[in-house]
Amino acid sequence: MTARITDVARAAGVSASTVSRALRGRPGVSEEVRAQIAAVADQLGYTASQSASSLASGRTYTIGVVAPYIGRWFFGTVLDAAEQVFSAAGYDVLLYNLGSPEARKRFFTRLPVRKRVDAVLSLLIPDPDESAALRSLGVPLASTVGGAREGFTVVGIDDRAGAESAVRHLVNLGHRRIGMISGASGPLHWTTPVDRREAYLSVLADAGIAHDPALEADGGYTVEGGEQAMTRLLAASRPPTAVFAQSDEMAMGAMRALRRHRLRVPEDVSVVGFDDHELAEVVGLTTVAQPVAGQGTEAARLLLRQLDEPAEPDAQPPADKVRMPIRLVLRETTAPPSPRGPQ
Amino acid sequence: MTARITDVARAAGVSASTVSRALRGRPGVSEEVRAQIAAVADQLGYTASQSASSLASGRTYTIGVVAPYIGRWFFGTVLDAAEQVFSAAGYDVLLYNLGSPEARKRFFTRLPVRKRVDAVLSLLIPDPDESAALRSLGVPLASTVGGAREGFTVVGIDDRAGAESAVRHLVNLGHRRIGMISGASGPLHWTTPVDRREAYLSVLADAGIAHDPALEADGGYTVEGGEQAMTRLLAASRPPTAVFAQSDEMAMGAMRALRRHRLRVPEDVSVVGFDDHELAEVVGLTTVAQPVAGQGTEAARLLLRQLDEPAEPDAQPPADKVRMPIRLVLRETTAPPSPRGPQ
DNA sequence: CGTTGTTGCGCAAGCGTTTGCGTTCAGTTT
DNA sequence: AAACTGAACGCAAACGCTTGCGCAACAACG
Repeated sequence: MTARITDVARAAGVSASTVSRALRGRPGVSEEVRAQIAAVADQLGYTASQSASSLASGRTYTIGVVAPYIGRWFFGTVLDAAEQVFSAAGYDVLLYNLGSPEARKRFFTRLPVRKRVDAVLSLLIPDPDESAALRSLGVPLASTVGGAREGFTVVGIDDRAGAESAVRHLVNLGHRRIGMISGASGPLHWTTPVDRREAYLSVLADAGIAHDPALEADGGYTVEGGEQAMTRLLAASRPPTAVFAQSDEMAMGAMRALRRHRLRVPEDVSVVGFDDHELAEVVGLTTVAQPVAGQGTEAARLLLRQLDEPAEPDAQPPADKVRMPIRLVLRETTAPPSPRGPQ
Repeated sequence: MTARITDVARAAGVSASTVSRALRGRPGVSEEVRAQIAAVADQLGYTASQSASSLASGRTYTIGVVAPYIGRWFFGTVLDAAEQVFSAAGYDVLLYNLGSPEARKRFFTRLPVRKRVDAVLSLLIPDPDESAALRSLGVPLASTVGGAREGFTVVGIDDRAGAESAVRHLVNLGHRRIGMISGASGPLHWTTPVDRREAYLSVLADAGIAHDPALEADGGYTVEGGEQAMTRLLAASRPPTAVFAQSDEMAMGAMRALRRHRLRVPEDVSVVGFDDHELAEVVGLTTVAQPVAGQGTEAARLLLRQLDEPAEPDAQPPADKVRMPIRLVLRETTAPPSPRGPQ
């Protein structure tokens, strides 16, 4: 019922090959015939069957994107940006949401993208087995979020520098008891929490501040986790006068905990986050801004470039490593410590 | 290089047809042979070529999802939930992010999903032309978010009831000057803003409160829009003592505007939102909760059910219309009006 | 012990494109 | 005028799978 290429060919009085070449802008077709065919094609509402086309050509014009929790702001934003680049370039996006362990396992064992995509963009950190599985697809790979992996083009930020600027800001304000809400319980092979923690420690050391393990708590990168972590920090014998949360979500959870404890921000406790979440401005959160959409855009572009390059089988894939800029955004949740400290 | 079905067949000592039937659980294969084949297949790392398979069978095991702004919490959450249902059922998801008008136009004129998907889930409201285009695909269609459209299974909420409960709550608290931040400038054919406004007007009328046009402002369903709208409302000769924002994002924008104006929530102005955004709890926003992920799940299920049903060509598609429950969630942004009003 | 069913499997014809080659033909070149 | 060019187009063979049909082999029946 829907038109096939032979229908177009017959209607235009040419062969199917010519239609194929004409519609895809391949040489070997005169301009007039090409125009003719184009007219007939869209008058018939013809669209090439993707399956047939990719079966014959090997190209799918589809990109696989794997992500954890696309519902979360960070990933949703990256995905949004990447999709725009892909679709503008004529690629479709196959989405795999690997939030649950089962979904993730299913994906990597069955690898539904095999023979279905021209490239893969990963918004999660594959463990060694997983990344080997992806490499076995034999297509270009890119990844946002840290953790350089062989064979992947990765775009990310300088986590250390970002965390340093945040903690240093608190130090400069005069804080000495600076807590941190981190995310150690996240997926393995994810270097972000580690890098940010190292930066935290190093700034403290530079400032001559002794590290107090009681001032660190795991917030699992969620709002509730952040809230619980802050509650734990407040239970310390000498609670912090400022906290650095490794994500804005955790920072917001922390602010909620502080409100519950009738502590004011920033008068009693300063809070600085990380990410510049879309709602960070709304709650006046001081944070380390990173170009979230920008990373999606950039990663997508790099992937497309690899697809355009004439595949030289010998040449190693580019495997770029791109660092996006970050900057500290000062808002209303940080201030010098109050003379009497948090009560 | 990657194994083909004939490789598996040879290795297992059977024909390709048998492999095909065995791997897809079709009858006509003895249990032992089936097991044999399964073993050989996964030992060879065989995955059927999606293109070849769907070319031959006509089935794609792929669902198209079109959405505006997947970066926004609401859509991201719906998508997340829907994707889980689809992938658990063995379907892949092709994502089309139609935020920009160009992307949208491109999508509907070229219809890249044609012959590529078994069904389409729309998170946006197609205009009549667009929905006709989708119908022309000849596959089951579903849509979340309002606006019943012929041929679509739609799952949504009772916008009127939700808005009524929100406004009535404000009335019951004793408010008489109740503003509304709406989203009239959204896409056409979207009944949500209209329904919610009607509910607003009707509750006011029931309470014997005269409608004051100066208390309505358009916030375009964004944070910044909400902020600007609130600012406009505050500029009225007699500003409201409470506002009903048609979305939590706008409510948060409104709260931001109020803070800027040194007005306290809820002491000076009460605010109630709509959606129960993941961060609504963090900022203590009173709001009308709707099952966002739930709608994605439900819509996905309904779509799958249609795919499972033996296609009776004569039978009209089910075209269900599902209403999900809503409920008012009381938090900390609403209170009785202050005796002296917002000054 | 011939029929009639079942069950398990192979054959081969598609599915709708793409693409290497071959052919035609108008336009150069000797 | 013969030989030689390209350019424009058609032929037909893939691409890797699914599926209707046919054919054994074997069980169950009268």
